[in-house]
Amino acid sequence: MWTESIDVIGPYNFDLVLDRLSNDPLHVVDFHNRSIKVPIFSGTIPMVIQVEALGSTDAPSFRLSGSLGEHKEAAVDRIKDIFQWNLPLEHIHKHFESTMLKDIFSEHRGTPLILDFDPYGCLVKCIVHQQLNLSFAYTLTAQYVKTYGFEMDGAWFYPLPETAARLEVEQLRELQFSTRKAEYLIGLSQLIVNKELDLEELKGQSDTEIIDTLVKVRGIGRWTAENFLLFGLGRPNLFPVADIGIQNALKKLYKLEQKPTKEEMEVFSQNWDPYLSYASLYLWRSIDKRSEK
DNA sequence: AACCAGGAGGAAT
DNA sequence: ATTCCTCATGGT
Repeated sequence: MWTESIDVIGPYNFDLVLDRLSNDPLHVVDFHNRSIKVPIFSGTIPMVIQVEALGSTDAPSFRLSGSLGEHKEAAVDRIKDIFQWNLPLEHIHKHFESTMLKDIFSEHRGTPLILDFDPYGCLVKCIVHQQLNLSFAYTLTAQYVKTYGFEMDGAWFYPLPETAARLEVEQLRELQFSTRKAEYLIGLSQLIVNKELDLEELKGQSDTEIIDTLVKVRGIGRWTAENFLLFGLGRPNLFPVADIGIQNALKKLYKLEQKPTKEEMEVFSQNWDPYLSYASLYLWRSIDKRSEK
């Protein structure tokens, strides 16, 4: 068992992080201890890191603990990346002070972009989430992970591509997947197992290069590719105009009769560049029922 | 009871 | 190149 303490530049509100992450029933969140168990891979080795908040929004610090001492350094780096501890939010807040998102940003001050714990898992989750309401999507994902994934130290890992690639469509139909979702998920996993798609290799490429590559995969459209860049890789400037949640958030913010067209969305978002991912994130937060008072 | 849901692919225009 | 239709099922 090892531990490590890390100071972070504020503002950074970990309680808001836990609030958002707890929407996913797979996340093991402890509000009382202000902690979460984070399942990650160091290479192919799965491990669970406990992340506990110690400080406040303006003086944040964290304590990490894990069991496999030999992989500590890589694990700490990965956790820093997932929780974006090296990206101070202050200047991003300043950027939005003169925009329509000013109030939303001040209400959710210190909300960082948190990466999904694994890029492949991010894609899987996106495919499951396509066109489903959030609560059912989370239920469906959790069913899938708890049936074909594995548990370690109380945290859940998504099924490996090797596992998913061998599944039959019918096995996923039993979990309430549609036939197409099942085909998308199995097909994507087979591409990865056959090394026709290498998600690690994508990390060195530009947003547009990655989108062009991913959109060729059956079951991955622009929305999924953009969400992969945003939550899988933590890229800062994505604005998924096809996203119903963002459309509804804009409708509410601008008091529109109907959801905005994508042309209107492009106009709205001009001032938010080059931090469109944060605009997206805070817009999502603005309509999260669990955080609406 | 309809209509929508943090879409995508394939067919029909 | 756009527009339309279908997919499965839970939530509201």
